[in-house]
Amino acid sequence: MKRSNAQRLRDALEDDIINGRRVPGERLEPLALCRDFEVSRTPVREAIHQLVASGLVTVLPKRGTFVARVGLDQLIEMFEVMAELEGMCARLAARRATKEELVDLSQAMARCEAAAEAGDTNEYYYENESFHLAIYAASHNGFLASEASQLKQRLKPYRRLQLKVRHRMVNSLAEHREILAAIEAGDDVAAEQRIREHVLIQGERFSDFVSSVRQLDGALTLTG
Amino acid sequence: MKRSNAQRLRDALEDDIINGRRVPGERLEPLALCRDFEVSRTPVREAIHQLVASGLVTVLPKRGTFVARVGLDQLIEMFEVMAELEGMCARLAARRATKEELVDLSQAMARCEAAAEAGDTNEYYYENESFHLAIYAASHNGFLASEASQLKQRLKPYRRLQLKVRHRMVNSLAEHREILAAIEAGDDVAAEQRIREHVLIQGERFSDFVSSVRQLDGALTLTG
DNA sequence: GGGTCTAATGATGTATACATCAGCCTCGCT
DNA sequence: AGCGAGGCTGATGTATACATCATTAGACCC
Repeated sequence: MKRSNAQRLRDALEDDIINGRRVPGERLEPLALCRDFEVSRTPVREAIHQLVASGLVTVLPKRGTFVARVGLDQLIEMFEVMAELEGMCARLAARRATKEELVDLSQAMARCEAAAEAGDTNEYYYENESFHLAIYAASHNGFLASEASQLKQRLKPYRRLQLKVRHRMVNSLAEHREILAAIEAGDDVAAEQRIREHVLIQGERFSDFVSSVRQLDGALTLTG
Repeated sequence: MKRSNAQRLRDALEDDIINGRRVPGERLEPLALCRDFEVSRTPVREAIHQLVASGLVTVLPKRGTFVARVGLDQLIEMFEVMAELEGMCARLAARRATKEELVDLSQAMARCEAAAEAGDTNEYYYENESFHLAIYAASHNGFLASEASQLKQRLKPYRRLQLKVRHRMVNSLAEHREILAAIEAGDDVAAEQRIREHVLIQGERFSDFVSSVRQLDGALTLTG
């Protein structure tokens, strides 16, 4: 299927934002996008609307459009919900996962371990992602999986900063092991509890995190 | 603030869908909408895109656009998630609600009782809504509240059928009382448990519900 | 010198024309 | 009569022109 310009534009911008090539607070110039992608305002407009809908972009009426910059309070709220959704995924996965899905999970786990051993942060980031996605899939609730993925996407621009924290990768890995063990044991309560803590640890050590965001905010204030 | 045509159109369609004036599976004719609202294709297109994003409308490429018709399996999945989100709201509300919010809750509760006593299904439906919204608000998590509201909206076309079930209103009211009591007592575990059951009861008595949906599906097959 | 009104600018929403694409129907061939 | 190719039709995406509105900046008045 052929993708429309609006779709390509949306994907490109989304990717830029998620991967930090465009940082929260940055201004998006519709005119510049028209030039760069060699399209008219219509598809640009469309793409931006979609990004607004998914929460990655904010538009201040008559002031301009910007990469969404969520306040710390809202960020905390979002992590709270993320923890709940992931908890639900893990709980259901512990009850419903098939043998095949358990294999997928332990393979994803193994890839995480390999990346951690190699000290490859980016690779770990990627494999960590697929471990979590495997849990979503094992919940046997497609709607939940898609909601969780969407929220995860939305949090990505901020989550990315976290793995840089010292020892986070090693600790994360250990947490993964416990989560996997609980799911394999069919212990839904433990699985939910552990993944919830796994997600919230970021929140509990928010002091580190906050300072990163503040820094980011500071840098942007100069730019914008 | 002045609302754009696209917004008005979106709201009108959303309202139609949510309140059953347009039923799932019904075809939406862009041309007809242009005529009825006396606008060009542009705002219609925009409104439809927004509705697709919110899940109320589906478009089959090159085949037409229709009021979203979610399968029973997906419906069950959505209720599962709804129960989780509402459970989280109640849990947080039990821990965080202010005195004012507790007053709001018991007032909403009183209005529900009045409506139930009067046997006014529509009124009860409306007040039931505001009771749940009050719980969302009391969670002190704006993001969660908005996600929960959004999902509730999306389920409305189907939920509406349920209150018609015999005695559902009376039972619902009793459940509300227990939920409110748990929140007032600050018992987060009980509050979560009770509201979750409250939401899922609809799922557990799905045999009644399913038949309604099947009926609806049947009627639509004739039309579309 | 400061406040306010106004005009310019740019953002936004809308209409319309056009291009392209896919489904579907019809016609023709076998 | 069945099957297939091609054209017709409507759906979709895009470009462009235009209207409108708010913000901003500048000028004028007090």
